[in-house]
Amino acid sequence: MEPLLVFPDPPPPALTTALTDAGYPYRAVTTSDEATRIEPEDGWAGALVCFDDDPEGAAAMCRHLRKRDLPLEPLMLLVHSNHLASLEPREDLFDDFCLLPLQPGELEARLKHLFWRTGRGTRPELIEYGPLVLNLETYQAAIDGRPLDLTYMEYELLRFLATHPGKVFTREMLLSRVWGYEYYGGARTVDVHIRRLRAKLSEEHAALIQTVRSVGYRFGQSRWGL
Amino acid sequence: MEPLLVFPDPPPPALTTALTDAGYPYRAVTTSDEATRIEPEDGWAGALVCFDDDPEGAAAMCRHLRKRDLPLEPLMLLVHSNHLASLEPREDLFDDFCLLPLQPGELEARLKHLFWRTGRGTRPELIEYGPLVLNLETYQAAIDGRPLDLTYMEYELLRFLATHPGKVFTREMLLSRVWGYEYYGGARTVDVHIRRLRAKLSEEHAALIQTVRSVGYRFGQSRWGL
DNA sequence: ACCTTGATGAACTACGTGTGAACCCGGCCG
DNA sequence: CGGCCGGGTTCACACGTAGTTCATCAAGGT
Repeated sequence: MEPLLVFPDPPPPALTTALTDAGYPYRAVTTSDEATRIEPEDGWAGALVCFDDDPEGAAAMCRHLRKRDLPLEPLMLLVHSNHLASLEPREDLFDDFCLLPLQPGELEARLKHLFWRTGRGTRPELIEYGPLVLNLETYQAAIDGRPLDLTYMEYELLRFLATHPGKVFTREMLLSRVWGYEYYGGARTVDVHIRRLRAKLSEEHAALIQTVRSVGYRFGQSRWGL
Repeated sequence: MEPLLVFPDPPPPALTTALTDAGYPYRAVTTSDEATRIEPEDGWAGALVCFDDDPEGAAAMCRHLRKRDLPLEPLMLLVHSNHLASLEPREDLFDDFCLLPLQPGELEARLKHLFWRTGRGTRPELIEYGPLVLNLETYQAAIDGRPLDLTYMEYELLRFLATHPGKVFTREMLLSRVWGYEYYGGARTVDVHIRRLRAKLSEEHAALIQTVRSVGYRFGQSRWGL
């Protein structure tokens, strides 16, 4: 079995013993660069990220792992219960989490379930919203069946918006979550990409992306129920 | 939001408090027949099944819920760590599990993530006051179900007032708390915004915002108690 | 009846967004 | 090595909308 990626290095002792007990091989890393450098031939089997010691670093690591050509899955977060609240706006960064301190057997059971889930392709490889379809595996988009020729950033932006239909995002949120890093300066960059997206969605569907003045942008209609 | 299906009935006290704290409605059932019988119009939002007291019954319930024309999702298992091993051959019966005893916040976080994963968005954060509904995520407002087209400041002002129903605010308070900075000059600005708000709330609801002469404005009915 | 306070309508101003074009950078190919 | 090209970022400007101010009128209170 390919090893699991573990952050940080060194990992908490409880984690290493849990992993060896369960029989999972792993490699710990300090930075995302290192993760890329020592990546095994056949890729990682998954990742375990400790959120507590260094939330910033952990979040950055998750973003990095998710943003590659082939997003790393599954990604498990380890977190103390008092940090749970800070996960909410980051649902897309992980597949499951496990509370610290570790309970006997829990991590193993979660990993087993996680591998079972991802192995059977339970995760949706398509995002659909009305006439719009995004194929996450092939990085293609289509509207009304007609394929859209999107650039990388356009695709990423559209994907992010389409996975949170109805919700409003400020330019800063979009920059940090789609572009993936903290930003100075060009908030207008978002505008330009939005414009080009609207242009590529045909005239009739340009309204899929609405601007909320003085706030940001919203994809699709709002949800009043559910 | 549709209620969650909970098994068994009565559920453990810790579970009921966790659900009510998190604000999720639920209905507890004893048998799968009962689950079918009292199923809401729009189906269940998901299911929570306690595995411990009656493993056989719990497993049977899960199988039943998964076997319908429209398999119930998401399905969360509640289980003590000493029963973890018995889950292994039943991976397909649940989407996530949560260890007993419950840790503060964990169940809520898991449900949130689960709903996010399975595509039903997390329930939107709403402010409701009588016929008025403000959706904080989408920056939209509605009255009597009819959407209101508010500008940014109008929305902010209404939101501030609606979060403190019954309380009177002077123009200066509103300026400093809604506009957000100390102000010279135009206290009448508030008047204008109030006027436009009243205009956009229909004639019948204009009285939601009352003027308190020589003091300021109040949203909703005054409170004599509390 | 007088004075104070709020409502109204309209003009003025400023800010936010859309848009076109320039710029920058890395990869590709002659 | 150098020019080209595609994609991303930045800039400047125009336009429309939203926010503010002002003058006037109506209403309330004493």
